[in-house]
Amino acid sequence: MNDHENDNGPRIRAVTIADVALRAGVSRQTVSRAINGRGEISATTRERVLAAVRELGYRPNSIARGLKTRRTLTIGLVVPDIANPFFAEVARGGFEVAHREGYGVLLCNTDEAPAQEMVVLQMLADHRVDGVVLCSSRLSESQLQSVIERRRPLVVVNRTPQRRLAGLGSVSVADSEDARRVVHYLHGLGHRAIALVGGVGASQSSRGRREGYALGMAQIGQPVAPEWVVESLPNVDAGRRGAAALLSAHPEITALLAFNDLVAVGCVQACQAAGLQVPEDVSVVGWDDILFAPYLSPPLTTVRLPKTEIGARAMTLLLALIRDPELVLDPIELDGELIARKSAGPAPAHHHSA
Amino acid sequence: MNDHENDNGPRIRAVTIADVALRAGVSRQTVSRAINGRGEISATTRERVLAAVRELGYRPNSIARGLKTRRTLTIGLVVPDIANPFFAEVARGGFEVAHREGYGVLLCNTDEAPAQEMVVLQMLADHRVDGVVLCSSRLSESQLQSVIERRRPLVVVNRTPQRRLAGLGSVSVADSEDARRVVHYLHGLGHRAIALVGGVGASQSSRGRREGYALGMAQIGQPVAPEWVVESLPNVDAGRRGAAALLSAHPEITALLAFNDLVAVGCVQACQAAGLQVPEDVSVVGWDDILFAPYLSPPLTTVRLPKTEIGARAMTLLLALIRDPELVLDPIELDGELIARKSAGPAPAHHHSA
DNA sequence: ATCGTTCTCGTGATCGTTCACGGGCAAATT
DNA sequence: AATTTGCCCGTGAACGATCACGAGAACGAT
Repeated sequence: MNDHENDNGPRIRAVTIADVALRAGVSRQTVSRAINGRGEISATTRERVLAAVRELGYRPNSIARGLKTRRTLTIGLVVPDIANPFFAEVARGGFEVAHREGYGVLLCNTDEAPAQEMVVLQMLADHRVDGVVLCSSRLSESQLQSVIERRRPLVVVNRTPQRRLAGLGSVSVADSEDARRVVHYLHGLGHRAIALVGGVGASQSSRGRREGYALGMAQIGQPVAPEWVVESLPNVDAGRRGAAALLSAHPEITALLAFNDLVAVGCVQACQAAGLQVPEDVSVVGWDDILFAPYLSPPLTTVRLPKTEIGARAMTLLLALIRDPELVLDPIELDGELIARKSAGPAPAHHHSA
Repeated sequence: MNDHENDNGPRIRAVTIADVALRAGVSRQTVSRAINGRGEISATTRERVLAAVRELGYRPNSIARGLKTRRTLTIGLVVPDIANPFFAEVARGGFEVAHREGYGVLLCNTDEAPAQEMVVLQMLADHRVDGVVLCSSRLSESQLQSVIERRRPLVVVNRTPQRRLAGLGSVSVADSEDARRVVHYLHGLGHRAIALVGGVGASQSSRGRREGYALGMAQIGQPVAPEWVVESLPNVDAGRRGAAALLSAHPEITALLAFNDLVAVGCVQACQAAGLQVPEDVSVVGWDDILFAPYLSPPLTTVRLPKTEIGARAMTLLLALIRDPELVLDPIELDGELIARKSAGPAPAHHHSA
């Protein structure tokens, strides 16, 4: 009625549950019941309360609510680099599920640094998030263990935990198996000298793909040469440097397996800088199938990962854990799919017979 | 000392400020003073309190703190689509500044939908964020006005507000001027029939670039033909469709100005599908200079926007507004920079004389 | 010896909500 | 008629911190 708009007033006190109670002629608790649907309340008073809520434009103070309920309707999402298209898609999948269920998402970048990762995890704990999705953690086993032992709902992505544990979920991709399949695919194209521009050792995806690569090489009867494997940060520049070193030291190489599509772009660049055509002289296979993979030059042959699904599944698991922290979940492993485009082709003939 | 780990205990009560007070032999308030450095306290007791804090591993409960101080150390960041590399970079710039200052960032996706935008803004208000960075809002003028009138610290990106206002900041790019310059650049390459695959009308960037396009065309003495302008959502598919329609209806076109690099990729595809070479037959210029622009086929000529700087500047403004909500800030406008690569070249000769 | 300052610290109230408990009332039961 | 049952609803006390206020101690000045 007389809600005079005191625009220059020093402090516009927000409307609280007590104001609603006063207006509806009931107690605070009754208002709480009407809002949260917990406890008994008659239909008539509930309607009267909700009318008062509407009239006053009341919105529950989630801070006060959180203090009592110990839940913030907020979850933490930690990624190494949001500018990496892979993680951007994962995040998008996570957002969708979280928002649909009424949760907000605190997103944190670690810049690939374990120390920064610990810092943001502490920040998230301080913010009292209800749970955390931790993507591609670069933490050491013992550090990760200490995080897990905090006993709060946690889902790790691209990092399978040592053992199943209450309150802990995991979503990962079949890194090893996918890598093995790619090796066989290249073998089918006539390649023998297949090198790996892998990721950093701290990344479990990197270790998994390296393992599958080694397995595949063994299966096609190719000696596993450690000098055909280099480590690379997950970006274009590092990929270019890694591939350049590889190609100059080992001209016999006809195919490059890159840790992800960014690294693959670097590999293509290194080839062109060395006067080699892709895929005529050297084949390149990437990982992730980021949005731009089809539009690159040449269009990238790559292992497609279900990026938004990874994020959505992880978030779904986390919400289940928040509802029941004693839940013991099976780890989820998703498959990649080889998308054959133009960056990988038949091995050059003069190498073929080697 | 005797911190027995009660792993199976039903509830591990967190250590509170009262526990610290008890241990240090002081009152709660004194502990508060030691932690926050507010109010007088002797060096010796402060040290004693901090020792107790360390021993107990005490971490202030930010929920309880927020209830009293009305600050959450959380800010909201709203973007149309985090999978768009432009916004991913902007977000990264924002994170860096926010985290450095101890703030968490609630990231929200709107999927380009104004309704969803209102929903997430309400969610952020419910979460009692200290301020909001709103990127490329698709809200109508009146909707945006109602958001601004909530009188909470707000910084809009890519959307200059009607008038300067206390508690309101803005960061944008010189859309119109940049577009005008691109038209002149293409004119210098001999192009006359320059078309625009612009963005959606709800986007102010889109309107600004269209304005600069029209201005530039007028300046080079070219009649501004409305049929040379189409609207496109900011993704590859929409860009392809828009350009295809344009090229089939107006074969005289020799240059396409795309709303952003995603749309530009679509334009290139449409050209190739129509049997036209880029840049020999048709030149394409994009916007943003996303990470992949140099690696596309052909490497994209585009207007580079200072993406992380935009995010960082916006966040810096917001933090200033949070410190002093009565601040009246000058809008910030940043310049783009034309990066000439290979997707734009001289106009074809037979069109040149037209 | 008394007073006033300055420095240090503690007490109670407060933020806005939910939880545990108990009281009242009507209908149904003995 | 007295008692039980089940449904509503309200009262006080958390939750964990900070703020306003005031009290006590130490100190020098008068």
